[in-house]
Amino acid sequence: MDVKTVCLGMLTDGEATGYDLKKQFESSFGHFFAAGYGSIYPALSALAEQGLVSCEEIPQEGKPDRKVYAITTEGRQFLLDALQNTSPCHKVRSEFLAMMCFAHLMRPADVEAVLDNRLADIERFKGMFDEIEAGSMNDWPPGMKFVLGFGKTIAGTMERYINDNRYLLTEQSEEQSVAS
Amino acid sequence: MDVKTVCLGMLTDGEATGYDLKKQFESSFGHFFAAGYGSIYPALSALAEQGLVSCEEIPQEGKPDRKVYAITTEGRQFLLDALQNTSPCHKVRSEFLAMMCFAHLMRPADVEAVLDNRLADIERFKGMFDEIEAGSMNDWPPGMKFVLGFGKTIAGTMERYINDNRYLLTEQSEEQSVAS
DNA sequence: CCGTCATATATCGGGGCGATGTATACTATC
DNA sequence: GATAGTATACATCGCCCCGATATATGACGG
Repeated sequence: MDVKTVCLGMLTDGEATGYDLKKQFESSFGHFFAAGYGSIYPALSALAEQGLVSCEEIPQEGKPDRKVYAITTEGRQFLLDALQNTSPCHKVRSEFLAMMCFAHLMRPADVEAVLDNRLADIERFKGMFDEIEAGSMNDWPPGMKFVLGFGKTIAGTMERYINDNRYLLTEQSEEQSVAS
Repeated sequence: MDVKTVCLGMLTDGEATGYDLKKQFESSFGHFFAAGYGSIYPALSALAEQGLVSCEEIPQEGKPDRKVYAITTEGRQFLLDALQNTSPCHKVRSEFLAMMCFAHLMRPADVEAVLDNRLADIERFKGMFDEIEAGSMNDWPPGMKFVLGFGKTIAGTMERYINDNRYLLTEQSEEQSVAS
């Protein structure tokens, strides 16, 4: 389940350009599987080289050729094989949590700012989820609904946890400074 | 807040070898910020080159020298500066969720297996959290308690969400196969 | 006696991320 | 009407990181 495989999966919904896929990563996959041009374009090139996708180059005036990719029969088989790995990982890389481990070394005002920024980020995600739900969700595969609900639930929990427990990082800092 | 900075932060608790830091990554930081030898050793070398840590080489018979690292005054200042970035990121990279987006292309039995494996992983994390809590938590900085609580809360929410919503991926698949 | 774990180091290749660059055309804003 | 921004569309480069692997030895258990 690397970027290549996810691109392949996205192409089961129909042909697309690298630019199209980037938009899909941003709008619906971004919150749990990000990918930029630096990952997508090389991935599509490699998939084409392996014969897992076909590439139709449509010339454009003044602009670079539009490269429309479509999944091939071999690509479909490759994807089905990849989907048989029953131990996909789920990793978190949080500079936020790492930083909070060292909150006692930070200025209280900075700790507050970090927490507020995180809450703002979560709010942005919730807005994104609502936008997705406002669209046509009926023709979605069931997995998409599961994943969207997952994101919404975790976002809500994170928000609540931060609000309910930020006193651990802030009030306690003040107590320490009072005690010293 | 890259691996280098986190190592620097860990060294504020006292001197340590790369091996020691790896153990700390595994036991307490692993669930939100993983790092292997391939990240830690180069990070420590770079920190030493920059003068942010000192390195005492203790010869050992038959074994490679034990390199004990300690944070320097410049290192402490560098860390404090790094901790003033009030927009640390929090990223998820989930092959699990990516895979579930394509659940409709998977064999129902494989979907079940993936969900069960994820639940088992979460259970392992919860065991880890309990082990940490069983240790001496009193001398911990408040941030550690916040981060541990965060991990426990999210793990619980994930577990509940998967159990409550797996029917979206499984029953519905059966309905589809009945309908076809 | 053998396997495996713990201690302790280090490197290598592949992968991915963010930033940047190149072009053009349309659309706001002032 | 000029200027700035946004959208389309491609591509690459360097840095960082992750997993796997290699090396060496002593201890402990089956």
